[in-house]
Amino acid sequence: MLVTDNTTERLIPAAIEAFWSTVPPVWNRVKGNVRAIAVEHYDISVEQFHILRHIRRGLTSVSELAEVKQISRSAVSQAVDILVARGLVCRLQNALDRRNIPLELTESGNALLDTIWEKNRAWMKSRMISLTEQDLNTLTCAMEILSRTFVEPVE
Amino acid sequence: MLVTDNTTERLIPAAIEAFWSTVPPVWNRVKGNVRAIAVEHYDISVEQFHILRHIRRGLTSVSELAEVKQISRSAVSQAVDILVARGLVCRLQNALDRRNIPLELTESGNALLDTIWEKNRAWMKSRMISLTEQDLNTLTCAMEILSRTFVEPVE
DNA sequence: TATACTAGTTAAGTAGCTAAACTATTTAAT
DNA sequence: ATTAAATAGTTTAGCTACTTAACTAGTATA
Repeated sequence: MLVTDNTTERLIPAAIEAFWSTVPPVWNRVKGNVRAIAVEHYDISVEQFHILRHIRRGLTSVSELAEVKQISRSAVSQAVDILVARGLVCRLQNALDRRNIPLELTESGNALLDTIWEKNRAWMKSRMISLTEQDLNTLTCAMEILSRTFVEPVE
Repeated sequence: MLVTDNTTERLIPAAIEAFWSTVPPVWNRVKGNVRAIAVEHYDISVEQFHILRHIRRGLTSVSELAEVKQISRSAVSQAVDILVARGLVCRLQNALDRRNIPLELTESGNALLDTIWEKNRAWMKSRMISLTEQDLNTLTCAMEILSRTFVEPVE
């Protein structure tokens, strides 16, 4: 016997349906805004922006970046090459495990990321300004549920 | 004076933060599952899967597909070429506006989409099975808020 | 009835992805 | 200790999907 009931059985398909009709277009819109800012004004791609973002968040190895982006290590390695060449990221050394090459944002990388962040947040905020307090709480709460359900490893 | 208050001012940045730390990795995971199913078993890319999905949802023109995916019309046109060549989609005619070329899934396109859908839903369901009734309602509700906020045009 | 606009395609070039083979280092097994 | 296996990252070659620009064809407008 499954650890569930008929109500849950009914609600899961509805939630999956809602997920699929919402997440891809919403994500495409937000990504479109970042692209407009990053590509047009700062000559950096959305993918490069994501790498910068994750490095600042503490994902400082090629493997971690590949894992979270669900792409190959070689793809990340190549993307990092470009960012290093542009002086936005630098490769460090890890004395405890010399196979590992920690990544770090340069001052200019940090500044660029700040600027893009700020503009994107202003855009998102302008769209969210009319949401109610309850809407915002629902959103924040739903994000926690999604992370817990799909990102964290199955125990 | 803005139509907002201090509480909302505080909640919006929190919701944006939650969005950015959640949506990209969650979407990469779900996309990774589709890729595993579609590419490995059916020799079709995630992008092609999306086009099939949208055509079935009723977005039957190149322009509509380009709009929702936020890519160029020529990119969609080329993707459709491949799907037509594989016998998954066919190009029709619109007598009322002969510039428009409505797209339609073939029987085989429908069947392929059904199969991928079913497998992805089973995977999503397996991850969502332990969510509470309230969690599921929060998710469904949040999806509606996101669509309303980011996809629908600003009035 | 010319003009401007819209829908879609084609072509050439680019970015970013993969798989496979590689170097270098660390961990585990015997 | 020594060998084998695993891990971290890179390089290379090739492919897919994207872009812009130029194009055809059809519709709306002045």
